[in-house]
Amino acid sequence: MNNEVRVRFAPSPTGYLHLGSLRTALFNYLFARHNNGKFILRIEDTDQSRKVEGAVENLINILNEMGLNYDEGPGVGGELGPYFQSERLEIYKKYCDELLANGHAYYAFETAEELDEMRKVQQMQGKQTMYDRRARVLTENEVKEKLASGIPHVIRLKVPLDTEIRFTDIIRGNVKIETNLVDDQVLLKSDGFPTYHLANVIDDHLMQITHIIRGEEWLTSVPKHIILYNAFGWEIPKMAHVPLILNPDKTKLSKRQGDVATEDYLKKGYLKEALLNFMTLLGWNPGEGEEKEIFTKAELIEKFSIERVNSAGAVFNVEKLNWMNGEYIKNYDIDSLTVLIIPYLNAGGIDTSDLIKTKRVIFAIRSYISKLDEAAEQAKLYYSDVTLTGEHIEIVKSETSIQVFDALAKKIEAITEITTDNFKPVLSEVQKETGVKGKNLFMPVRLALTGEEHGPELGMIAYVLGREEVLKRLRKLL
RNA sequence: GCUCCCAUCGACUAGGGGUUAGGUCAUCACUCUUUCACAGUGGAAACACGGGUUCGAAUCCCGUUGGGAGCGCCA
Repeated sequence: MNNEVRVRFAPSPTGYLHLGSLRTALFNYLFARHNNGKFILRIEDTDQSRKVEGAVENLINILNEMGLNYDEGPGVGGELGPYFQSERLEIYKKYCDELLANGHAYYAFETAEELDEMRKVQQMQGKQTMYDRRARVLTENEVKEKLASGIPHVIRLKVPLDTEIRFTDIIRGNVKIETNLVDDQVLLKSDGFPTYHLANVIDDHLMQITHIIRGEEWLTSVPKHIILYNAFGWEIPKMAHVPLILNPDKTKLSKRQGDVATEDYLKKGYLKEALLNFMTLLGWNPGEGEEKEIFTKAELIEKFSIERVNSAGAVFNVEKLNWMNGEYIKNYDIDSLTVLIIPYLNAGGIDTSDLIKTKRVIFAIRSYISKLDEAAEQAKLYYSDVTLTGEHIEIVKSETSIQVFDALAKKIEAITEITTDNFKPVLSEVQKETGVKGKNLFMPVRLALTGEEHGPELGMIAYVLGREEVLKRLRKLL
């Protein structure tokens, strides 16, 4: 039981689930499931100024929708809660006092303006911008006085000087940094809320997290965390900093260059299975000569290992996602796919009350679309009336075309039902009878049935339209 | 600017001292379909550079260059 793997996804509720966060959550989830461990959701809502209404609910919804269900966290409970950091303020306060008492932290009283000024000077001198630790020299009495007079204050980490911090990251190997370059990070803000660094370390320890799997952007703050673990005398969890997801120009994936919210992709008609599959393969792969690209969730869980996560960032390539999504659509269970597509057809103004027809249409269009939101456009020709323009009218009105339509209509009247493969033989017979062949035969029929020069094969179109509709469209031109 | 991280086709990646450097997306050609797609076949396409170590380096080491991230009382 004590060796149980416990990982967490610890987002701050910004109102949507960023694709980068989705992948971090995904890796945590896969790692937990692979190891029969626990996947915990913790909400990092310590920034009062960035509160967003409904953000937490939205986050939980998306996580559930994506099938990344967690074992402990908001809504499902757990022994080591609460799982909202805003409800754990007392805990942070207590541990911060401990740090103060042991000399690992100290009070500081600078204003935001003073700190800005300090950084400006450092920048000009070509130094790393960081707190100059000036409040360290305050005497006990000076501190007492300032506290008594009610000057706003923060509590900062007292970084041990002139030494270095080394740690091993599962993905990156050994990393080291001199402590003189580590900032005396603010631990407790003047509003009494903890910063990420304090809350994160305390919660990970208290929630018995064994592996911290998070984005690469946290790598440089690991030394601060290690100093904290050491100050508390706690065991340091294993760490894995996963590479970033990049824009095509290799910068960190950002809103400015396209959609970054998971819900946007869902809305556009990417299947969650495809999205999961694709995101997992961004920065990870099963290796060992595996040449498959499509994996079920169960397969991913079985094969996933954090050691095989790449160390370099990965560009988010929508084209490959499109391809993969198309693969999923082509192979999806037709009934399930129908349920998923109907809303998109309705949104495109298509009446789906005839379920039999709807299913036929979906069967016909599934290999033509890579996203669900393309469905209505592809389905249109099976619903709307045919309107011909310009030279199409001439083609349809030509003498041979009329002969073809007439012969074809008669043949169809003689059969009871059009199937996916009895339409072509009928056309062949028409060809024999009328002597019209090639483009002169097929194009008029195509135009008569769809009004378009291009489209699916005629047999499929005729099957989906059905006998009555085909006859109707032919007769209209006679 | 400073610190840290990273480096195989355009993109995602496999490989990890001796390989014709493999696969997928995209791209190109051909085939199929008398349409467009789908599908199939084939092609073009990469080890950033320079030094070492070694009989041998894309692979190990160092450096250079390039890219990224971090440097908040945000997370």
